[in-house]
Amino acid sequence: MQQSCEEIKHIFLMLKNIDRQVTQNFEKRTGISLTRYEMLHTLLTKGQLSQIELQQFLKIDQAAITRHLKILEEKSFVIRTRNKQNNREVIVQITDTGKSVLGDCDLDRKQFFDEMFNNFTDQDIKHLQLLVRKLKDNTELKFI
Amino acid sequence: MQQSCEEIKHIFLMLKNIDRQVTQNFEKRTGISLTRYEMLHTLLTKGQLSQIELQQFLKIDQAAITRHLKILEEKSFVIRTRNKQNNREVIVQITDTGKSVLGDCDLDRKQFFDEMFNNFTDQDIKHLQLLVRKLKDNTELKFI
DNA sequence: GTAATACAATTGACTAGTCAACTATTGTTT
DNA sequence: AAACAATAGTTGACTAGTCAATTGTATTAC
Repeated sequence: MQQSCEEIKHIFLMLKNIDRQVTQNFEKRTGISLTRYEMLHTLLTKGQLSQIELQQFLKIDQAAITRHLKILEEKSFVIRTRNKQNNREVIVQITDTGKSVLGDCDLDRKQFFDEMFNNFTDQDIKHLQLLVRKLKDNTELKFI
Repeated sequence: MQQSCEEIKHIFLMLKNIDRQVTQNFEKRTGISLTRYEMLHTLLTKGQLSQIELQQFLKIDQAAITRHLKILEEKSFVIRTRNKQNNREVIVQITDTGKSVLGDCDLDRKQFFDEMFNNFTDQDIKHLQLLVRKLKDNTELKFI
């Protein structure tokens, strides 16, 4: 590892821009924010969850979770109820409306990501996945 | 390109988290935000620039540029003066204080990025750089 | 069984970005 | 020369995240 520090910084600056672009355009295309999409998707595949559990999957701040859920609840995409066994917890469930919204944006979502990676080979994607995962593991270990 | 869309989405979600972590911890470590560091660094290497030119290098919104410069100016890291040849433009210059701040955080910056990539081979980094650049080019072409 | 502690969620104040509306200056048309 | 358009910067209102303080509930210790 003797790569120049400048180049590494440059990689991060590019990542920053990519993240912004993707986040912004995912919502424009599908009509739902990437984070809220992921919340619904998580609730669909994992079933009902407490907010803490959602937070652990999404890895964003609790406060952000609360606020996103408020929006999703207003649109009737999720239902929130206190856990009778433990009144501290809020149990979050996706509604049928929520499920159909997920289904609706499915095509757009696929197209979006396909276009984004249309000039990538399967090898490229595998590689990228591997490297990004490694980087993610580093950040998680470093910053605790 | 027949990778599952889920995996691609997952790559982006990881990128999101990495970006947040890096941004946050860069500032904790060096005492200056990554974006403002990059502004100073750009001014150091390219010389004095108008805000539009800075915006083109940094690729963030004009409004964000204005606000970051306000902070850097308050700390006397930059000086801003109207261009006499074209009074619409503001010419931004790094000060000696600014330069010394850049120098001061250099070691921290190097350590930070080195730690982040300590288990990456030179090959890995080259690869990552290549793939990220490709992705960046895609976003820039797609979203205009 | 009460006091202290821990936990889940919420709220407020903050940062960094976006877009859109505005101001001031410059350049162009006629 | 006056009107209009384009450009550079600023400001306000918004989004999505952060952290810290608060509230309410459950658990533990004595």
